[in-house]
Amino acid sequence: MRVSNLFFATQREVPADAEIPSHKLMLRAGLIRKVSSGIYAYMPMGFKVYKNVEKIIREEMDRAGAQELIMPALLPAETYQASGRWERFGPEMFRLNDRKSAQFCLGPTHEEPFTEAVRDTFRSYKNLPVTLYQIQHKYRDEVRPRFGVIRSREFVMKDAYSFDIDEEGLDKSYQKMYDAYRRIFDRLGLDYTIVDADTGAMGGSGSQEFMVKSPIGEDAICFCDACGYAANEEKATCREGEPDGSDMLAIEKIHTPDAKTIEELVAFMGTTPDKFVKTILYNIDGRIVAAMVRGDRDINETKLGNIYEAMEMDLASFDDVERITGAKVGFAGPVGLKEKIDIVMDTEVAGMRNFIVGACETDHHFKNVNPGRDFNADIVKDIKNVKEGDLCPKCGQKIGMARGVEVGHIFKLGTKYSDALNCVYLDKEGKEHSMVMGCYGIGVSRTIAAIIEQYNDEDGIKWPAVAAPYKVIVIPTKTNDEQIMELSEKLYNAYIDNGFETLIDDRNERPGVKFKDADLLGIPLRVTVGRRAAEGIVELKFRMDGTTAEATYEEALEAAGKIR
RNA sequence: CGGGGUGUGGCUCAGGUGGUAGAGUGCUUGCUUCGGGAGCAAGAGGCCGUGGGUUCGAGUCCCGCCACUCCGACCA
Repeated sequence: MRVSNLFFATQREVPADAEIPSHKLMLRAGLIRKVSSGIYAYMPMGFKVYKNVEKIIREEMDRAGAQELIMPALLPAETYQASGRWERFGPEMFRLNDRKSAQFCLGPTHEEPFTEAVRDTFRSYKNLPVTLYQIQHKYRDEVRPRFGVIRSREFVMKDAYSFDIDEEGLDKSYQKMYDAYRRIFDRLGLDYTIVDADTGAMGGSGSQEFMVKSPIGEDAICFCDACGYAANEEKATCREGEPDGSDMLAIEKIHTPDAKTIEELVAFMGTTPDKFVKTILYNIDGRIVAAMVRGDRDINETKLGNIYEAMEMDLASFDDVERITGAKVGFAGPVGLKEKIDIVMDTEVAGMRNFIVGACETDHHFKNVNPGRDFNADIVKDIKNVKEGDLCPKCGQKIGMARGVEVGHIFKLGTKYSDALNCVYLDKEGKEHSMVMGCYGIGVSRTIAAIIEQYNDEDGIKWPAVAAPYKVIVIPTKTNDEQIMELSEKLYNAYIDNGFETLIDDRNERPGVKFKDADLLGIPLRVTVGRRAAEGIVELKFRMDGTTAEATYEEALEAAGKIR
């Protein structure tokens, strides 16, 4: 491709609404164009990258035996009604009506149509297993689109669904996808971590996320360098200290005027947060529940929600809190609750002695409270978030915390959707069973951004060769010099003949302009034809590591094979 | 959902107290330059987000709406 004909424009100025490197660079390099909040167009350069990433995903999915198809993005309400997700998705689903005012949506994810397709096509155990996938746009009306293509309302996703006769089969299908995902992200040059993820209240026997560690990541991940344990924050657990064996002291009510928060109490009482236990009231599908964790910890709402298979949960309203505790917000505790509600106590709290809790009386707390003696928990379970400094549940070493961008997610679904949509097969005995499903997603657009997050410097993007829109750019320093142009054209054609997608910057621009654009665009190999063109010598520059070298025509051609 | 900010040439932004709009960058043309976003000169390019209101007169003041964007979302 001749740069003089290329539909692109780089920008020198950093766009006003971009915050993170990948977003800024994608806009500056002209890869994408914002059409609306969270909605982007891919311009030719960006689309090239998109297709490269897509190609790798496609190759590995095909290699793993998955079959590609394409579902409509526009789907009728009925498709999501049987599974209950028409309601559950809520405002995140883009909805619209047709001329007859029938309801439709733009698919946010496609478990339902795939399940229906398999249900209506296959009926026998002999047909299974089967794994299907598509690469398609997904639509989610995000509360807050952010970070360019990382969290957008329309995005490209590869989604795959496996159908097996039993759990054992699912394990195999899942493993195949796991392996395929590793190959995909390895080939893309991404430095990623695979973390255990929560499967949610609705069952499912396992789930893992592929995370690219990055400070801009929206997910928190916990990992142990010593033994390899890694989990996202929702799922992560930690080793707890030994139970406190001290004697129980006499419970005592203390006056704590205006000390509602842990910080205020710590200041008021001159002690440390871990001597407190906080009691938080939640509204879980209309039921009020008290959750207790140590004062220096946060409640893990995913873990708490899972106990009750919560569909919707939120903190209880102030009114509910006041009614149930009989006190203003800030003084809730397990002792003296005015109404009988479930008390869910974190396992760690069970081992504590003589702690401080709210007294269910405005401006008062109890000290020397002990579970079993002063109150009884209905449920004792791990409902806390892991925090910096906690110990690995597997090996006891210190857990590290990091931020990550979720680029892939694999999930053992079980029979949730096949049950709901009656996707069944007949076994050898002619007995009916629900198919056992798995689902597997890769955020294609997000992956592109993650690559840039990982590979960039102050001059621009540094594409790994597999993702690069063009592998080589030939830059003649003067377009009116016959020798330079002749050698440039010869090289350009030779690269193309050798199968390398190549640009020739034939614009009548100063060399500096061309260099800047080549750097910004991140083309892996730059071949400058200039000063020594008469001798047949050109200059190579590798974008990834910045190294340069003089080269003969043959050496220059060979170099293209070396870029990675 | 709550709060804040911003909407002015393609892009980044200026435009006290009201008087029909400017810079930089980009674009076009010419001359000079020519290995890291050159210099000079001449140009093209704007219903100042939108609808009302106040006024002789509104980019500017007032009200509504829309869009974009950032922060927060109750940890008792």
